[in-house]
Amino acid sequence: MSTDVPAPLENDEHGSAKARAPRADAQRNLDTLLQTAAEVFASSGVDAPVREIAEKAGVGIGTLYRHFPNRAELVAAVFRREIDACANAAEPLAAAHPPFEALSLWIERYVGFVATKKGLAAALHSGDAAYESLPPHRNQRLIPALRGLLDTAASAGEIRSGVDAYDLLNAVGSLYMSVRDEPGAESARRMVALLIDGLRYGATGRPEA
Amino acid sequence: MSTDVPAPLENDEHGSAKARAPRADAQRNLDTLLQTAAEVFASSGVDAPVREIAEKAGVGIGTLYRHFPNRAELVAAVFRREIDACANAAEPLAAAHPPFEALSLWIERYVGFVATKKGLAAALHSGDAAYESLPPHRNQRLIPALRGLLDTAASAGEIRSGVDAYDLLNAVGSLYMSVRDEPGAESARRMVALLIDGLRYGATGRPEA
DNA sequence: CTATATACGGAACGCTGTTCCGTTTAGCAA
DNA sequence: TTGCTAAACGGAACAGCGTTCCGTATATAG
Repeated sequence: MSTDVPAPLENDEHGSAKARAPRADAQRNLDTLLQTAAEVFASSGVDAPVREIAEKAGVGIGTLYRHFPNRAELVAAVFRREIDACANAAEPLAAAHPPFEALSLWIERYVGFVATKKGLAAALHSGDAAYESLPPHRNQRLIPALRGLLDTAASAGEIRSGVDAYDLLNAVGSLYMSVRDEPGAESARRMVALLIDGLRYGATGRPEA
Repeated sequence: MSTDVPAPLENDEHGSAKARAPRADAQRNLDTLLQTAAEVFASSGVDAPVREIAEKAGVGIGTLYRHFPNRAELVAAVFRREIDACANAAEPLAAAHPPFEALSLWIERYVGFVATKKGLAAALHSGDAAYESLPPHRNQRLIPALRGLLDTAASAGEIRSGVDAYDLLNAVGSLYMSVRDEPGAESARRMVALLIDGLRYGATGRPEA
């Protein structure tokens, strides 16, 4: 144990901060791990063993643990990434479809995200510190995305105005959260459809004055 | 592996059914296990290791597993027992206190049961077959108990009538379910108090005609 | 091309739930 | 009281988990 550090020169590339450039294979492995983990979680649930993920990603467990300090962090990273992907899907949809259709398609997309996350609710309530950042992150990314779609559709007169994005997001999420069996999923699907139809009730039918 | 059974005489004590009398030590160990498990679950959560329970109960793990085929069955058995204890607490309370006070004390008792069950919600959503019988059992035992207290208090004019026992039970349960930190518990406590006060609003103030 | 910080792989550890089987014992009959 | 036996016990052993550790391999700067 040396008492002094070997003069780390305290800066790097463009002379500002502290981080080195990441090695190319490391970045590639990180991407592969995130993608593989997402697939495994979707098919086997978030309780899938880390060894299975490492194996399917074609890396050793040591590699997995260098990128994520523990399995909870890996799960959280996957969720964050999927939240981002879902949020980012709003803009292209808005550009390619009429307002209500874009809104409808995005909610479908969001349902697709929530429904495949078996064990998400349990994970959130587990008290693990790694999951604490997820609800804020969800709110920060998803609510503005949904609000934009709602506003656009309302301005076009295709849905009523005054619907709160946070409420709608939570409602749809709750309907699908902790759905385990097929009849439950069918019931949830019907309820979400009802919710969306409800948005159209009381719409003006024409662009706002 | 013998092909024929050794003539089990097909009946027992009072000549009716099929079960033998259980050995005394077996019964004693079963009781000890249930009680110890309840204490351990209350202090460490339902994820406590089975070895810890067996050790604190002063038995081997083999003994634990003879009485319960797996840990989920043990957890379910503890919950069933506590549900029964909670239901059975209603009658003595009704006999020893005025109607509204009895109702209030029982709800406090119920809260004490729900609040200490960290991980119960997650367990119920886990999809394990051992837990499937718990919600029906809760409904069958707790709803009549609460309904009796509500009816008595309503008849005495101490609370309004027409409050559904199932609704109230679920409301109180939801408020405390998945409460992990102290501020959450305080908030839940206040909300339950509000609920109980709400029962008194619109009461006649005198026994029904 | 060489040197080295960086990243990799997987054996190994400690902790789970669960199984298995040799040993002990409660309860009955003589 | 003393055997006898089915019933119950105890805990070593196994498989699978998350996580740690460290010798080995390699991407990349100079």
